[in-house]
Amino acid sequence: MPVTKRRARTRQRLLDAALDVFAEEGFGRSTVEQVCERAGFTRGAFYSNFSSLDELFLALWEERSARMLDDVRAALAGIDPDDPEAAVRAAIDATPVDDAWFRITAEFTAHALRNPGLRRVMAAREEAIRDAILPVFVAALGRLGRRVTDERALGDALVAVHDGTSVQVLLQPDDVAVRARRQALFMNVLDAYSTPLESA
Amino acid sequence: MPVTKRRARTRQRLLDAALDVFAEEGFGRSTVEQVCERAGFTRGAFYSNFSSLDELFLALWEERSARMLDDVRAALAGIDPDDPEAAVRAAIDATPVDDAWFRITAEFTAHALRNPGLRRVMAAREEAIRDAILPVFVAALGRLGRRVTDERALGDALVAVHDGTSVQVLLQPDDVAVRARRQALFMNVLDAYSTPLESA
DNA sequence: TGTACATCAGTGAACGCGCGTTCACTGATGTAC
DNA sequence: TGTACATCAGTGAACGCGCGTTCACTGATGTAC
Repeated sequence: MPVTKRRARTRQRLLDAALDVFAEEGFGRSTVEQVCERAGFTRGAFYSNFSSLDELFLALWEERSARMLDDVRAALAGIDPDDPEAAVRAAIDATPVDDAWFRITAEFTAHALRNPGLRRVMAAREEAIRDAILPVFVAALGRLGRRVTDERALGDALVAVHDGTSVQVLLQPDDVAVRARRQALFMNVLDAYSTPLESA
Repeated sequence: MPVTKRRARTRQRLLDAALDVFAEEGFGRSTVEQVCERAGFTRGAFYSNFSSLDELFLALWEERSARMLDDVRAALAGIDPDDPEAAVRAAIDATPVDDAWFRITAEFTAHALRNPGLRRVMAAREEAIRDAILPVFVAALGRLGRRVTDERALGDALVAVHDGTSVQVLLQPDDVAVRARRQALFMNVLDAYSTPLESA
């Protein structure tokens, strides 16, 4: 989409700088000036590439959430199918709890809830994440001799548990018990949304 | 704490105005000027009561989250103990999913994750919420003939599920299936963290 | 209850800065021959 | 491969506004007698 190589590099540097600035200052408190300074450009360069901070924020969120989705897919693809219990554990760990990204997502969520267009974008992305995660867990449970009763419900539940427990982990980053309870909750949910297969 | 009646009223009007402005614009994008205009004061009045928007934000969050906690306590206290299943359902509904408040909390969370002092304040409040909710569920489950195995874990799980599913409900406000899955997830969690009592 | 006075609380004007936004420009990149 | 030219992309200065912050002030509130 960008016309020249140079343009693509500039755009990317602005996006990378924005991630840092937004994470540190918060999106609302960030200025065009701060992003440009961090990226090493003048403000004119910004307006040559984006029409507003809002537009950049959306571009940033789309880029990073797509990348995160790819990371999860890759991590899940590399999981050993012969050890289903370890597989489930690895799958749960595949979505890392990233401080900076969490802060940005929290603000983007608040922002999206004020704007119908953004809300649809965000809902679609959540759906994509769910669809990427689900097959892995369904397969792993299958190898454990369990069948998922309601895939949609399990998908929503896993995403909700992930989001909800992330805050707890980040609020008490040094408390290993919090992380352990998070793991246990995931396991409980997987159990609740599946039943043992009839054996022949 | 405020010296005069007048002062208390002014303070309160500023807090109420801030809730509206923050919900509409986002905390980061809000200005002292906007809050004062909404409250019907000049900016001088603001600086006579708060030293910064950050200070007001903390005061606002503490006030509203304490009030919400009281509401939940009151709602839970009014629940009919003779119908445990309905009681659980009512308890789940007692924490309403409030659009404006959710947005503000999301931003406050992001903000708190950048500031150790705020982080401790927020962690303490989360703990208070958990401690308020827990006994109700423990009692209701008891009347259903079930014993909670790990109260702390159940408390964290309920809060996480509430937080995580709130986003889903708000992103798809008209989808009744989302709400239904939320209810079901709560039920599943209550089930997973309790066991039937030995009958005599 | 009424009056006089002291203190308190909000007013509104003033100052200045930071930043958004624009635009004529120059230097970089790409293309045609 | 080299050169000439056209277009593209980022520069940097300029403008102006909105807002944070301060402060001398006045009107409101509370208190003492």
